[in-house]
Amino acid sequence: MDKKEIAFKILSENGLKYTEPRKILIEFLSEDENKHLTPEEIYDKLNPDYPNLGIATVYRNLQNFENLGIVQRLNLGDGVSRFELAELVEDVHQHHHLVCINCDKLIEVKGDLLGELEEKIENLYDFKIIDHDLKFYGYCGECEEKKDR
Amino acid sequence: MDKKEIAFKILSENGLKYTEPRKILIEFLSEDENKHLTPEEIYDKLNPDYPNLGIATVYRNLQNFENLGIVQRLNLGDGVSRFELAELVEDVHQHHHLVCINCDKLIEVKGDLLGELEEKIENLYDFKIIDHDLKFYGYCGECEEKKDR
DNA sequence: TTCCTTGCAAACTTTTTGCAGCCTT
DNA sequence: AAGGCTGCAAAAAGTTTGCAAGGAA
Repeated sequence: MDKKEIAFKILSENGLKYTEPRKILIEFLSEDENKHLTPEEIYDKLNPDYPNLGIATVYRNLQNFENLGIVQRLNLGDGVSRFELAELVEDVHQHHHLVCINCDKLIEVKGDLLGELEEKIENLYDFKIIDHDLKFYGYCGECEEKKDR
Repeated sequence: MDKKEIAFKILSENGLKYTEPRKILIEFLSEDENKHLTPEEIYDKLNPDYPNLGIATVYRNLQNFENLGIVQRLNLGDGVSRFELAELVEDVHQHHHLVCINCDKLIEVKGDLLGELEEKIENLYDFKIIDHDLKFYGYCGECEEKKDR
């Protein structure tokens, strides 16, 4: 069972209907991993093939998907939400992002790097950690090179 | 020299004029640490005392201050920017935030917890890290307690 | 048949911008 | 005096909502 199928299963388990727009969106997101597109970008890319898909439907379903944990919303601080299909398999491995402050490239860091840190913080601050959000800002290899010249 | 004075020094060093709105804003932010207010909240709080301060001026100057490193913009994922006076002293110590997903309380974690992790990532991903953004989401002590009952 | 879902358009919210006049330098 | 800065209002950008028609269960 791949991600797409898991996603549809989650939808039906939660009483959400299997509609054309949802099919299109999940299909698109699963083909399009690591792109971290905004709702508008998703809408624009789908529009040629599905001209009567409305942008409100894109927003509404991304919101639905987020509520169900099917997608993850990224906030890179540029005033827009970006979405990616969430890890839906058993061994959920967290990942983090490197954002290039010169060319805006987005690089993924695989692996949960914060396990022991979270334990420390939970004890120190009396806080039960459920999730985290970690982003590094800096220069990617290419941009760093250009800077030196 | 306290934060406020350092902030004004940075302004003048960068050719920004010493105007009434900037004075009001920096004064307010330095009195109001750890509040993490939105531009609108800042505007509303200042409005009774300074009724002709415009909200555009608040936005413009928060942006200016951010560019100069005087304030830090927080993005908690609720669709608004929040601001706090940055650490302006020599030994800049990073801090991170714990966000309670039940009551929205914001707790600060002092200390830069990511030093060695950053080194690893820089080598592994050929990426020069300049800054990072780390937030933990979970339940604060109070809300965790309430959940059990 | 029921009622969830959609597309469209309008509304809302947050942030940015244009402009004429004012104020710091 | 010069040019940056302000307040106001309008515009822009991103997102949400109301509603009637359509489609899945």
